[in-house]
Amino acid sequence: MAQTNTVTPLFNDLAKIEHDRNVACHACSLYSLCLPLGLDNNDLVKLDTIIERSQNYKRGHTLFTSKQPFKSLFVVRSGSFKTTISAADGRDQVTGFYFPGEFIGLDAIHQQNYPSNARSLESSSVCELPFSNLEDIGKEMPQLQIQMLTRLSKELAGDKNLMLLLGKKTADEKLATFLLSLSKRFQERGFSATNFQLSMSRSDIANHLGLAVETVSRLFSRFQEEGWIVIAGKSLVIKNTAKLEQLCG
Amino acid sequence: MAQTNTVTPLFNDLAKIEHDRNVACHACSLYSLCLPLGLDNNDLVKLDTIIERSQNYKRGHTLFTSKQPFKSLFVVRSGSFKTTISAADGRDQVTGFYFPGEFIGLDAIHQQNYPSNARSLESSSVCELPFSNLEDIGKEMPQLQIQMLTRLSKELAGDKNLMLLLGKKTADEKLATFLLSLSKRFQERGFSATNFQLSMSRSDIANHLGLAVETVSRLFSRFQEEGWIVIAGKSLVIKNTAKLEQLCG
DNA sequence: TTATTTCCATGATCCACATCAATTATTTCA
DNA sequence: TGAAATAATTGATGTGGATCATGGAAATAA
Repeated sequence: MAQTNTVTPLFNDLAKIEHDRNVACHACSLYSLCLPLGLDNNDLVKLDTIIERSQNYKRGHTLFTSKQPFKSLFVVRSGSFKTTISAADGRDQVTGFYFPGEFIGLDAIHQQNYPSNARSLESSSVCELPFSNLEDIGKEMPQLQIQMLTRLSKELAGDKNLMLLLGKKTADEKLATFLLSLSKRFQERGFSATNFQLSMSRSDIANHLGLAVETVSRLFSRFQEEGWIVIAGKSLVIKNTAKLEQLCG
Repeated sequence: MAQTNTVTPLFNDLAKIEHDRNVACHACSLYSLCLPLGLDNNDLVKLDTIIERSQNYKRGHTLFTSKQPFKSLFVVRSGSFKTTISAADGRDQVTGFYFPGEFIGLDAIHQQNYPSNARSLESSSVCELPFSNLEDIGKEMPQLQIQMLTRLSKELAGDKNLMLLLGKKTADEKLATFLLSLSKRFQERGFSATNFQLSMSRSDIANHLGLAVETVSRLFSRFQEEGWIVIAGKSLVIKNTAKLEQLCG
């Protein structure tokens, strides 16, 4: 295995995207997926000045928890994150997984403290947008405001679909829907739609889909037996997209 | 029962709020709950010019369906609405109930067509905000933009809580949470937190909570036996708020 | 390297809630 | 006003996925 570093990796891995800590928005590979899309050059420069680019976080790094005061929005730059909310008795629900170019913290804008928790699933980095600064420059950049509304609206629509999934779908349908959602998002980011790494644990997936870990594990095994996927640890290959689509309901 | 019309009604009923079709925002009883909150007088007048106030719709009126092009946002003026999304196979999920002062259609902003369906649950009316107009005047009214972001963020946070409910809570906890959410929203609107009308059917409630109608029916019966509520048809009295709060988890 | 912990897979059992079925209210509308 | 349609309740039965239990595989630490 002496060539490991030189061969094309078999699986996409978002953590492997290397970002220069100081790369400006206009030079960022995520530009077309990210907030600045559609801003003119002047505005882009202005936006750049308020963005704080993080160092590389390790797996398990906490971006914020529900106790902390709301200060910033975050955009994933590399790696991936999960968000959770907690019930009073400690149970919690994984409310979302976030990939490069996606916003974290949008549900906090209307109040003092973050309502959820966010932590990295692998080696990751973010762009931090202090909200008060964003508000300020937004006043002179209607296009930015529209972008923000669009982002929020998109997440809202996604959450409504998750409600459909949680409320109405069977275990099979849930997993199929989840895998295709990941597939689509990898593809949007220029990666393979069929070969990728699952950065989240089985238990995160189970929790997110309203299932038990054991059920998710059995589903993976069965999907593989049926020849729809090949799963080995965190590496996933989708073999039969059409079948999964049909399963979504 | 000759006095029916003259006695104080036993239960709140949002459809009974009568609104003059032409009442401007600054004179509207919903002012403090609604979008215009925080706008200065100039801006308020400008906002007023783009609002189209609807006639009174009957129960079951369709505001929009998922096939229609996105044109407007709506704010409930009187009565109540439900929104649903449909899976490919026809199953659908009630994604929300909307009361006076609440926005409908926020999940549509990012795309061409509404992703959901909205229909009235009783005699209702709305304020219609054509989105392109809203965008235009928003450019000169940063405060309005902030309000919009706040609204979206609030709905987002609510939906995350619904995900927790759908994914993690038991049937008892689901119903308790739902009833308290209604209670709180009635109270915010100046009505009794303990006596109100359920404008939605048992089957809408069941669907929204990811339960079967029969389960909801049995839960209502049991909650009543336990002395926590009194339920008669659509009329609900909450007798033991503390117990319900404890049940939420 | 080994020890320790966490994660994952798979079988056996169980239960909360769905489904099916029948009856009674309530609403709708001719 | 009464007939038909629809919604709600209640009971009997069934089941999808949870829970419990165990052993093996990876990851992490020492």
